[in-house]
Amino acid sequence: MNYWLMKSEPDVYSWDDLVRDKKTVWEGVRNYQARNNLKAMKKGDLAFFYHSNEGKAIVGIAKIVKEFYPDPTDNEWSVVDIAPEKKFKTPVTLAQIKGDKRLQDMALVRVSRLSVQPVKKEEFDMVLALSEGK
DNA sequence: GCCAACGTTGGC
DNA sequence: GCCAACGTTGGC
Repeated sequence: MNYWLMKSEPDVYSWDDLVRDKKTVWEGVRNYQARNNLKAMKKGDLAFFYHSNEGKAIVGIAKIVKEFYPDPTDNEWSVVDIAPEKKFKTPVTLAQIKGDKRLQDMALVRVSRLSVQPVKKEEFDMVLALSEGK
């Protein structure tokens, strides 16, 4: 099982949109590194859902429900399907993550521009604990 | 709105 | 293959 983090601007597509839609096609990735991460995703993997710009926080966990396939609008790129898995009781903000010594190696801190990032299991567990106020 | 940190493009 | 110019992302 692998863990990921996917960014979305809530103005464009928010966690609530995902909940409303039940599942969605994660499209629009136009960065090779992000695409490689999409291709490495397996069905059942979990991904943090991060709101960039407005919010700047991880708000929940999505599940990969369909592995990568060609972007219907542009065959050169890839998409995956995701569905909501769990909403965080309290969002974990970027400021919280940046303020936690144990999370300084997260791609979110180190390669902030990457829109689809791998997350280590320890990091995943720690952020999850933070969301539960631990 | 500004700017740092990239990624991409194109001239040489 | 290098690098300047430009575009984009995203935090502040």
